[in-house]
Amino acid sequence: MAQHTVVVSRSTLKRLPLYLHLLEKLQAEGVETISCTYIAKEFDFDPTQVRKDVEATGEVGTARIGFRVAGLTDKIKEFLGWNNAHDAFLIGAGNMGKALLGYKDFEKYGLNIVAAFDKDPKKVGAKIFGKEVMPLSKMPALVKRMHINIGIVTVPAEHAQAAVDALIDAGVKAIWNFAPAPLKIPEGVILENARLTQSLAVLTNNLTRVLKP
Amino acid sequence: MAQHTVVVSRSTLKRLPLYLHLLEKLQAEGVETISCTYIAKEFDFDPTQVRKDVEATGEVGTARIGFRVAGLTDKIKEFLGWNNAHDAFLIGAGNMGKALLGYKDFEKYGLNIVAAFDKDPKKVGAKIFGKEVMPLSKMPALVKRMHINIGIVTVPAEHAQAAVDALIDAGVKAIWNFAPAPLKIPEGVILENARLTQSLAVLTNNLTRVLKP
DNA sequence: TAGATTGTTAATCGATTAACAATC
DNA sequence: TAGATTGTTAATCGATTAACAATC
Repeated sequence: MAQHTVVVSRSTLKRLPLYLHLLEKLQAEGVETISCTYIAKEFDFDPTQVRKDVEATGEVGTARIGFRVAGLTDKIKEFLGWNNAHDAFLIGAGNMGKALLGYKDFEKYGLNIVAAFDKDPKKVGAKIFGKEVMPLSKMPALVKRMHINIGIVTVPAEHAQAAVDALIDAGVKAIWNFAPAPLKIPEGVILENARLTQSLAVLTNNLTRVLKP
Repeated sequence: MAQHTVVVSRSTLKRLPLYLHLLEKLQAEGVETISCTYIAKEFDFDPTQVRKDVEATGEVGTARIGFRVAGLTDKIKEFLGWNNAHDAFLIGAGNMGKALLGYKDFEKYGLNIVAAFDKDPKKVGAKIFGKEVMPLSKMPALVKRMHINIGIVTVPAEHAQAAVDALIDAGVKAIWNFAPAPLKIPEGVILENARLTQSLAVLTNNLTRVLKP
């Protein structure tokens, strides 16, 4: 099956997991077909927008009927790269790191955190949710040996750049960053930030506007 | 000091914490003034964009010199509502909940998680990072008594809507949602989603495009 | 057939970027 | 004064939304 390689906007990519979640719920309920109109209503989106998002995945619908739930589910998963597992290493076994190591749903999204690394000798050697915490010094060789493509960064802000540099040097192709630090990465490497402070900023700004009108 | 209540785009709101972090670093280094040109270079943004973002906070600069680091820091914090603490309750003392309870930096961003709630009696009674886990049934009365405005939702997807409904019924004005579920909320309540799966979708889609060109 | 929905093209809207006068 | 930077207005770009023919 040929991989669909259309380039779409970040906005579209962020909506697709929402649709996927709805589709999985419907599939569990035995629903077989679904229209973009229905999806749009569920999320309060514009139907045309949903249609364009769906189009990007390569799935083709039927006029008057819509899309097969099973078919669309597969196409979205394939498009997001969630139909085969990606192995990942996690750097920084602090609170956020532990939470991610214990997050079982990642499996469903094709993410498999294989091991954790930390430079604190007190943390090394432990097992967190069955995953070993190893010294950072062992990371580069293991990235190469295991062909790891994804590095998850959950270290404090001041160590984030060093962690990222080490991961990229070792051969990692994509960084999922949780540290609140601006990171420099070379051309060709993917950086995706999952900083909670940005989301919090939107929340608290809106809240102050509501509370003090 | 009058609260600045300009409405700005979500994009601007998400960039402001990045600037703030840089400003705090500069302030620690003793730097007193900063130009938008400099900030833009640091993040690879357009200088005009930075100038517009900064303008939204109400801070006024000086031609040829730029902005005072201290003044701009204050104005960004004020604009984001980070200069006075917001008390929050957390529902769902699972892995993600624990991580948030242990995240010390939130204090710096004006977020104070006061207590956690869970419906699992086995989790109730424990203290996580010094914060008590209480039965969900006690939440509504405490929201009212303590005038809690923010509810953080870290329950599994299937319980998210119920948790949100209960929080809003009790009087919470803003929901910070970590559950991968589509949520319905009434007019006037703020919903901010911090779903990791959306960020992961962007990452894995980009990665598959890089790996299979 | 009638009508709901897809697929697609055009219009709108808002954010980003460019241009430039004012200022220190 | 010269020149870097602010503040602001205009142009561009891209995403969202509207319109509508094709289809089952």
